[in-house]
Amino acid sequence: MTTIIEEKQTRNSTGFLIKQRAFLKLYLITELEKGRPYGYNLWEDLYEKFKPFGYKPGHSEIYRALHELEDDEGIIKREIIKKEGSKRKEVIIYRIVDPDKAKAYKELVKVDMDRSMHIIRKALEDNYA
Amino acid sequence: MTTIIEEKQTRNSTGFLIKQRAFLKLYLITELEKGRPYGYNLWEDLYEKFKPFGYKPGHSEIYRALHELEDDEGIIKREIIKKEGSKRKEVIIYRIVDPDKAKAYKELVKVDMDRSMHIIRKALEDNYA
DNA sequence: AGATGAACAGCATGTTCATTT
DNA sequence: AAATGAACATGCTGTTCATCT
Repeated sequence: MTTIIEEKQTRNSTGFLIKQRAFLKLYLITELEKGRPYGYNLWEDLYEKFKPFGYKPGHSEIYRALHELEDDEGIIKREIIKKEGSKRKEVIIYRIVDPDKAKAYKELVKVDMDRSMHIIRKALEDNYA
Repeated sequence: MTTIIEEKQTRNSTGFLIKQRAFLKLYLITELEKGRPYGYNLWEDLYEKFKPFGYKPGHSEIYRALHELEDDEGIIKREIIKKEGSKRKEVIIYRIVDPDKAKAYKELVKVDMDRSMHIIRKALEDNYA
């Protein structure tokens, strides 16, 4: 009798620039460290913040990032809040439930950020004399 | 009678970081402006150059970039050379056939590079006090 | 319109295979 | 192994649709 095991084929990174998802997660953690905004709010802020730079993230990416921070990383936790003054009665806010993990994640991403910075800077030097 | 027209659905960029392909094309143009290296050679150089940074591009990406520079952009042209001292008798080198287009392309990419730089720099400031 | 989410679709690119010298 | 290329596979993410207030 033969058992066939499907090898789950993961994919490696070549170490180019940081992925958008991780980039956004980083910002989301930092924002959640400050206050208790909800998804749409976080999206608006990031959208406006980077619009002058030419970067306009879609709202879905922010929600996906939030879901991953909760489900995969276990860093944040959702909470349903009845909000006055909001167009919607219920709004989902997140709070950081594992500050250590949050800090560790940020440090992890910092490696990516630094590498990205160095790569871009070098390319600017090398190609635009 | 009804005619159904399939709408070719293109995809926009949200303006996040520069794509690897464009990044490599930029380097390839710059290298070709200097000498006349061939694909494998260009790959080795870029691989070694960025290895200390943690970025290890695959060889296929370099070939794809070269093909696009020829077929899509019309900036370079292939030439088959019989090379001595090489392990292979024939080697494919490229030369820039449209320097103006090359320059224009580099300027185009510069916008992406600058934006990427700003985005990364801002994120470092905002998230690592 | 504000707010959240999921499904769908395109595409960039990592991986592997093929070929020749 | 040096050299080029294409085929195959997958993950990211842009777009759209659905739902609710």
